[in-house]
Amino acid sequence: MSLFLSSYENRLDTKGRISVPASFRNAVNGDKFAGVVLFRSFTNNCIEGMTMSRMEQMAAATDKMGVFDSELDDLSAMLFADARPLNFDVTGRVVIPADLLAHAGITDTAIFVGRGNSFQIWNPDAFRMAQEKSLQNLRATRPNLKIGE
Amino acid sequence: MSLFLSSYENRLDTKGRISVPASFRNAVNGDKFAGVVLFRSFTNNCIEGMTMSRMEQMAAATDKMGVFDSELDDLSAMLFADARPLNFDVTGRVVIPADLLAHAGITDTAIFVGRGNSFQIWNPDAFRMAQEKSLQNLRATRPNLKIGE
DNA sequence: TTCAAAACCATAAAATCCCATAAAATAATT
DNA sequence: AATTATTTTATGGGATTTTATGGTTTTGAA
Repeated sequence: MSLFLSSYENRLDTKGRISVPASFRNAVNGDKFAGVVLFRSFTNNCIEGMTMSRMEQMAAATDKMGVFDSELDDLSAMLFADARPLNFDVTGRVVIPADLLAHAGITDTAIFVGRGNSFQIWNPDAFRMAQEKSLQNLRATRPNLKIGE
Repeated sequence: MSLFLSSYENRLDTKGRISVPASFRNAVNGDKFAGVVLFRSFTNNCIEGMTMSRMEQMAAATDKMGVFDSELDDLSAMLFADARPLNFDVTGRVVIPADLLAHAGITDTAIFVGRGNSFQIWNPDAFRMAQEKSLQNLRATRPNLKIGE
């Protein structure tokens, strides 16, 4: 599987359809499931996305950690119960369920953000603010990480 | 993979295309992705470049460290969201996205600078100034490091 | 029958491919 | 060594394809 890289801002149409970026569709290409799996992020106000194969990897990983770990129980409850498999239509669009959109504060435009082996979907403005914060965090912990001067 | 060495100054055409130096294309040769991955440098006003394989190494590294490392989270947020995979065309050119060009202050010419396992792309003048400054820093911190004459 | 979801069709803008040429670098020949 | 021939590069522009996005029709479940 190739990586999810870069960021793409796309629009939702009146029916709630949105194009998954061509490059992301390409990263999914060859996967057992011709679509993506989405669920609400528990760390940010955004949507997490990945391939079905990657989802299965996570299932395998949680398995290894034991069945009676209560913390893990919360995690997998959230993860698997919330996960929505969404097929691409012919032109590569999906309809993101309303509760996911609400969680991310997305109305008419959304930005798909590459995360390597997974990706996220954000409200564009919220994403830009979060990125700025990430950069500040990095600079705080690594003061020599500066641009320009 | 062979190393990215030396520097080459090339021009952008009206469509924003620029030839990746033949020697750099050669360094990429054999990689799974026939192109390069570019992103804005955190530390300088320039563009960083590397192979897709190297990018995948970084993805593998972030995987190992677990999903809930916040500092790593910030870093990979910046890295993967900003990374642009760019295919070579038949003659070995790429189109560098406008925001990367803006970050590096590149308009009509750019200089590709070898960095071993990676490379950078600079505005030629900015690069020469940065080089000069590096030299001065070296002289200041290590006065007995004589160059030339 | 109704209404939402899925399949189908259309289009403008953007990205990519393809061909051509001149400059530079390399190899071959005298 | 000097000159010529050949290959490789960098660069330019037109043609083609892909992509994002909108609308319409069909299907199918309730």
